[in-house]
Amino acid sequence: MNMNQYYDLDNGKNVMFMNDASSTSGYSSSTSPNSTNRSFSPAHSPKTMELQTDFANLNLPGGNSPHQPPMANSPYQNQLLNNGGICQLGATNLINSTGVSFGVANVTSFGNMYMDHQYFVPAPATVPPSQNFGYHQNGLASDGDIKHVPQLRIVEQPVEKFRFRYKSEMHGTHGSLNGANSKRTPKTFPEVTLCNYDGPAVIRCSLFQTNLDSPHSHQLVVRKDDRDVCDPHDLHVSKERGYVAQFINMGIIHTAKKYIFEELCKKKQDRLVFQMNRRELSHKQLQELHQETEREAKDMNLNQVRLCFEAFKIEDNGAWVPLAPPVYSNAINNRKSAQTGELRIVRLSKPTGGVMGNDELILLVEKVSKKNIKVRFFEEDEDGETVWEAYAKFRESDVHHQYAIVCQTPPYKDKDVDREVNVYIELIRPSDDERSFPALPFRYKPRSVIVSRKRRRTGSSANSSSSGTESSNTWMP
Amino acid sequence: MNMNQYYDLDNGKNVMFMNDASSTSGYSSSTSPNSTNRSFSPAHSPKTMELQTDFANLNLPGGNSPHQPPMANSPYQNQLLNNGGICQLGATNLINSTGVSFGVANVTSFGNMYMDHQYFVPAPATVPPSQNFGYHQNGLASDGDIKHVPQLRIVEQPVEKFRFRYKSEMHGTHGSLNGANSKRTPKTFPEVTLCNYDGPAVIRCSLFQTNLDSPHSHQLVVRKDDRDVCDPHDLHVSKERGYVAQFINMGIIHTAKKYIFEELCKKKQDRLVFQMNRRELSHKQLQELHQETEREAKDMNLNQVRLCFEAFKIEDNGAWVPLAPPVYSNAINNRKSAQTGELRIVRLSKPTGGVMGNDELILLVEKVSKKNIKVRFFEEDEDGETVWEAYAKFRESDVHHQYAIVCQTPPYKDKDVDREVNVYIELIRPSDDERSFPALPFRYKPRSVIVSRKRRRTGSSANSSSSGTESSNTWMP
DNA sequence: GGGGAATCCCC
DNA sequence: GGGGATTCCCC
Repeated sequence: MNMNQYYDLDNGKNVMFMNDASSTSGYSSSTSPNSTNRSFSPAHSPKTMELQTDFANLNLPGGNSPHQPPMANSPYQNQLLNNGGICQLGATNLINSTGVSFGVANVTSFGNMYMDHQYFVPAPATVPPSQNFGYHQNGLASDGDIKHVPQLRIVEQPVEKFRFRYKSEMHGTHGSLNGANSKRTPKTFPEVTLCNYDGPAVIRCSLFQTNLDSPHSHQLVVRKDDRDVCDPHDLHVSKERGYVAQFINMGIIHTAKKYIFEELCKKKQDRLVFQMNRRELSHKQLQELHQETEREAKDMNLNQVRLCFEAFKIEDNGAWVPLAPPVYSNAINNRKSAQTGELRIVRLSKPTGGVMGNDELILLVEKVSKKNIKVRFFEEDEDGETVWEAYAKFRESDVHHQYAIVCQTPPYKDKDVDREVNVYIELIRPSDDERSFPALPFRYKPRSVIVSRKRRRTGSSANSSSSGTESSNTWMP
Repeated sequence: MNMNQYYDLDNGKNVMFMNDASSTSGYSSSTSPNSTNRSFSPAHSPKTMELQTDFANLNLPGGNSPHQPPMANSPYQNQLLNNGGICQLGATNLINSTGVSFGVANVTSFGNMYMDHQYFVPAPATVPPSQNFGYHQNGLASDGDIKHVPQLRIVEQPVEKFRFRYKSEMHGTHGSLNGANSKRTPKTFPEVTLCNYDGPAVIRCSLFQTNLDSPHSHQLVVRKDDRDVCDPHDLHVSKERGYVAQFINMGIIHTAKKYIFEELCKKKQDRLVFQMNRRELSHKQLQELHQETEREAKDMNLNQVRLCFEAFKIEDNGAWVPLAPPVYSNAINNRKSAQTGELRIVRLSKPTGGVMGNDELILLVEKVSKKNIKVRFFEEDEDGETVWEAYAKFRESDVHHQYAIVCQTPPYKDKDVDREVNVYIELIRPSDDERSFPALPFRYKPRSVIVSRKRRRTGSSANSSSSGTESSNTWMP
């Protein structure tokens, strides 16, 4: 029996509570003694045991948390409701909403407009309620009949790439999940707005798989009071507070393989219990859940997640009722993985090669997978149109420990050019068609026989001092 | 209470025994219920628990093993005595010993002689006892007085580099610890001979630290009957069997960091108990042992070990009495570590550079540590004498993820040479002065101004078609 | 924020 | 036998 506390952001003070439940998984925050999660608990290494204590301390017993549905086994009873607190900007009034419809083409550009102009307005202003939140549905032609249906819109997507951290890495600070348009200043964060609704509501953010409408085993955490609180994260919105929910200071914890099934099962079960608003699942339901979890866990993409946003109203009896269909963010890719990380050419062994190609070229690159990488040469005209492309030649064994590629340059399309040709080199990862950026410049040099012929004809010297190199001499057709 | 069995190589059959002791560490083979080791046991992850079961099954209860001293807590009561078994060549009769002293200068050459001529002799021959084992002491001048003292000699050193494997890697087969002179055929193995003794004896091999005469926390294992048996390993030798002990099929298990202290403590304690031939250690002794272990564990080199060979005779009362001072093998280095692994240049971005130096050169290399690596250029004369050396210039940040080095070539000593100069490039690891092998050839090219001067003077064309390159032209002093 | 060491997995 | 993925640690 331990005394624990949590910081109640609604009331702005610490709340003490008793806790005698043992945590079962590294991330579990369920404390119900009859939790069905218990049966999945694996043994833990000493280090893991230590760490999970951190999470266990976050547990809140049912009944202590305000505004929660009365479910003893609710997965969310232990979760902090954040509204206007220090760590998370719970509800920023949408000053930008002047009552006129923006009629913007898509969420992203709306997000940009919003941020560009109004993002740092400090305090909630008092906007006439009647003017607020008359949003159109994305300017689609068919939106007439759903014009006044409550709807969630993403106004700021999360960044596309982010390093997922293991639990063991969650000591220090490592930077949080910013918005796609975040800069040093202003920083942005994933952000949604609830449209066409004017009562109090809760906006929830949780981590989902990208291939299924199902939770992801990884954890979306928020650092709060020296603790990492797991998803889902709820923010209160209302007429007074505004209907924008900005999710600040989140991180993504990479669930270790041995816990994937367990964590996924727990999350799926929690959602099911919540949706059905009942205490326990039937044996049959549990069995199906297990089977489904097994299938999903087997080929879940561990290096890609997305955010799921949901909106609920809380009935007088405490029940949470969905207000709008969930919306999903763009994919967030694990920056650390060779399968999803940033592609980058750090250096070329030389900036030029002959038009005949087959020059050996070494590229120093950031981590790549030898089975999933190509080296593309391409030429653009003045308008940026691609007028030529070709791929360098190399085998898997020419990829040196993921960090260097030894390749042969492809021949240029025209072996008889009489001047240097400026082209570019980029990496391509076929699996997701990712490119390195920026493309690096490379110059094709004409054959020396062509250069001297031109010289004889025109009487001019080559316009490049370095034309007609040794190697060019050897590329006689 | 489980039934277990081990294969008794002395009797050539499986022996059943009861086992109700739980194993404490990943490698522990001690089963005594009052073992003091118990207090160090850490919790284990599920995976670890599984694996240690493998080891636990090897436990032999005291009293079941023949030829062992009567110590309930003996660390070696659970160890297989190997003589003439399938996996380990327990005792090869030393046919080569004709009774005359070889008087060889060192153990290694003796080892070579032995192997070259006699290694594959199939069956033990019956050599007149009186003629056997009259070895000299390494041919030292001062060896007269110890000529007939029993002595261990290493006749085949272990290989210098070997990949240490984690316990989790011990499924498949990964090649065993061969002798320094091992080839595809003939393979050799670490091997010692006991000289100046003609009774039955046991030769023991165990893993030691290189900086101290103390055991290493890593495990020297022998695969036997689908199990990895930990060190020490004992082989029986005698007049009939010969006095050569060849340790076949050994591997080195890299103890995970969290078990270093525990494993080291156990090994040290086992040795102490064995040496003192008593059941338990006093409280004071245990305390000292702990402190000493703590000190040793703190800065033990985890990437370097050596073999310790010892010889014992077994008294009629079962006591083991040392016959000769222990001898230690050369260091065995972990091939997988950047600190001790093989240095190798896989490729150069170009084979030539100008005499003025400062040409950018990329080396693709096997794993190096950026804080512990140098690139040495050197020139040898016809006799192989080094006539010039210099180091390439680069910063730590020029080492690309341990696998490539971007450096500037050093200037050649003579900026006015009028012909190409052939030199070599090698990597050097300062910490252990290790070199890459073989050194790669590199050619310095004369400045073009020198070449044309020579041409004018001598009327001859440069003897290299590629002298006077573009870049050479730019190295004007 | 990132590089690399330690550990584990698999071709 | 070896490369690389996974997990962890630390500058």
